[in-house]
Amino acid sequence: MSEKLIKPQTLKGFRDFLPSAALARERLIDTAKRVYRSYGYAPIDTPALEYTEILLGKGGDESDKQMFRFEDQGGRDVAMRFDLTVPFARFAAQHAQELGLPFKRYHVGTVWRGERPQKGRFREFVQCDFDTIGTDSAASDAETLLVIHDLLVALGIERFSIRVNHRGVLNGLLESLGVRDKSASVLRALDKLAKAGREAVIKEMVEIAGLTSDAAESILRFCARTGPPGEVLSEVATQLDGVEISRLGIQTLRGLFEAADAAGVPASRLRLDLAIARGLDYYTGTIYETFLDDLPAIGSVCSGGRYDNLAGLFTKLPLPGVGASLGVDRLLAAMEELGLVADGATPATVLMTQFEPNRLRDYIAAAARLRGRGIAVEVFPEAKNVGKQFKYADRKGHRLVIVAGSDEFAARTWQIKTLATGEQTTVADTELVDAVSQLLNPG
RNA sequence: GUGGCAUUAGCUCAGUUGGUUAGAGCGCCGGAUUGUGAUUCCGGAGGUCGCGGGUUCGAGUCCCGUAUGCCACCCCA
Repeated sequence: MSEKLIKPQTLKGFRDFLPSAALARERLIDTAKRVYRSYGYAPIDTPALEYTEILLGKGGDESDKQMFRFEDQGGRDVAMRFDLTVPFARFAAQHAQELGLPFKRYHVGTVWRGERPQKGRFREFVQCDFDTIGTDSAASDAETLLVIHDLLVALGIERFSIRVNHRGVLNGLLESLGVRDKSASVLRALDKLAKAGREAVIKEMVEIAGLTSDAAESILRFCARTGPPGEVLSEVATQLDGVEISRLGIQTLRGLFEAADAAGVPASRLRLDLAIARGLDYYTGTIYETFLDDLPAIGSVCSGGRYDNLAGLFTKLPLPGVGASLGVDRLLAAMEELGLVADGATPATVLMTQFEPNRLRDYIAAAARLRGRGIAVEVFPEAKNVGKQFKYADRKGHRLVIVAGSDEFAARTWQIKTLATGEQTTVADTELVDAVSQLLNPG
């Protein structure tokens, strides 16, 4: 065999997951699912591939450019989904009759964007979305906020900030200044406030968006307001008194803060930020972005908003929606950077060593008894010397190692060693399951 | 899509103005130790210096291209 080896490699922005990373990712997803289900969101799934016309033009020019798109074997123009929200709008439009409204779903799925990779930014990544469709009630906007909060807490993240805003408020402001038509470019400039600073934003608004510097100044004065959300909202309400489209936004935002208060969300984790504007083109109302206080540079790990017209592209039924998306891979990258990801390359907590090959059936039987109690046990496949088997367990991250040789079999006992402490005990065969379970969950 | 930095063993990195057989730590494998890991001691394997071209008597080192990673834009989970 002298054929040239194929270089094992993955595509730019696409990654392999070794067990420790894959385990961490699965734990994260399981936790997210548990939180979603606790609010009544039901799971759904949709195809990775859609007709291009379903996806094209929904997220904006940028999404269109980043789409993986090709012709399938039947000559159909198809594309890989770049998020889970647009496919969901299609799904809801297609199945609204069977679902009943309002409808709440969660969806864990891989999405693809052909953009330049960076830390926490990949071409293939997993999102965990949850959305409510078929109601425009502000209660759903508020619930979305509560879910984001519970989600991060459940994932063990303590220090984070959810920033909220409402497009209606911004658009009302622009309308009052008579520059509503420049909305897209103005909001894009505004969104850079935190990063680029006040001067740069004003410059961009004037030079690129074509505002007068007076208009740019007053937008910044408006959006740079800080203080207790209630007070800021009152000031905003006064300033935009006659502007109809802002009224609902202000009211919805008030509802958000009231709900957060009622649910016991610490005020420190929630911020009204009148400068955040982004999100994909389809957002029409509330906007949410979540940043880790210890690693804000990685970007938002959970974003979303209200999109009242998206499904209208697929059906005449009114299907307003609101929801958000957890960026599983980005959050994982951040947690890895912050040292919050436990290593360990096995889901098993116990290693059953194989010492006497002719006793294999005893090892298997004991392992089966442990599994019957819900304990994950791995039986070592070879009767190698025990030192090797201990080393294997140490490396993989098993917590307990069980050993039995001729002495133990003669006495009908097992040796159980706790790797972390080095403590070892001998238990009777009849006590094995209780003893292991006790060692794994003391108290 | 634009610009910048980087790429040497599985991982993190040394490598002199271009000069013989490219090094370390960690990890991995084996042994001391067919009844005990993580600690100790000994030994071993593992590198077309990302890939392709060029300059040169000679390239890990200089030049060009390309791939990948990272950073700043853009945008976003």
